[in-house]
Amino acid sequence: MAGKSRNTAQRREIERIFAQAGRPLGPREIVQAAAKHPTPPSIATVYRAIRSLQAAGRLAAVHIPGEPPRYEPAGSDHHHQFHCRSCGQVTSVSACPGDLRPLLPPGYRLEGHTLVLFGLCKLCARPRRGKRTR
Amino acid sequence: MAGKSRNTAQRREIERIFAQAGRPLGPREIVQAAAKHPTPPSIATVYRAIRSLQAAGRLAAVHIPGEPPRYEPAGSDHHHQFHCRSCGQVTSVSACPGDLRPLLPPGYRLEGHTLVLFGLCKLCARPRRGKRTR
DNA sequence: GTGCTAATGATAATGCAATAGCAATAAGGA
DNA sequence: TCCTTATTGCTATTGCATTATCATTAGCAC
Repeated sequence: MAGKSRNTAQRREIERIFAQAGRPLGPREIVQAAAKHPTPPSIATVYRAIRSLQAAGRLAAVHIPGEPPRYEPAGSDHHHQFHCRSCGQVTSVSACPGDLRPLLPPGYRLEGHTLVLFGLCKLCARPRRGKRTR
Repeated sequence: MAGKSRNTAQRREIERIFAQAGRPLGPREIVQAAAKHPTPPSIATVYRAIRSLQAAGRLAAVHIPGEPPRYEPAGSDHHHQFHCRSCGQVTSVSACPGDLRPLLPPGYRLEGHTLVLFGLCKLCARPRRGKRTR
């Protein structure tokens, strides 16, 4: 039925970028990061790769309030995100507040949670260096 | 310069619905909730009212991953949201895990956080009653 | 190397939330 | 009550992320 998939340079590069990023990336960021590559993928290819990687369970979506989704490799340990309100970049944070079931009223079933911290990242919090715009 | 605003039935109804809801509502939900009112607001009026209420600091946006924003009255105590993955409804949760600064690497400035719990709400978690679709 | 066809690139099309335009309505001060 | 104009309803339009189209390119099995 479904033909076999092919191992292309573009898809390899996209996977490599996700693997090395250490933080969730959006389609645009992938295109930018791959721009120096000899055969950079187009935005359409990036979307296609993200969709198939996500369907294969190898990529997970990361949602930041008011922004289009970013993606990161699936299967990593439970973690959360920090969103810098100055430069907009998202950073992964490995810590977690722990069991949140006590917060819920009785009768509710808790299956998971999403925590987004926001403020200023390390670079943007430094007063003398000026604001960064990545 | 800006003319004075008028106290219309539609805007009164929209504010009343937000005040009584006890949970964040989206524009569509407002239209539905006001449908029985003698002069129900149109979706355009709801968007306009939300925008002006938000600009006046009387309404705050609530972001649930992957969904358009909902809104709730501003000024209430710090709280979070529970998102039922079965019926989609959002419920406010007054509890909070507390100070999250320890989760961040040094150099970062924490200004706030957003916590969304998800799972099954009280109604949807009841096995015998079947799933709800609100 | 050949041939088949999945994958790509460029871009048009789509979906959807949100906004703008405009004629009609109605708030509220004179 | 009259008049000015903010507000509304209807709907077309915008803005933007994502997807589809299709001609071209290039894996990879043979």
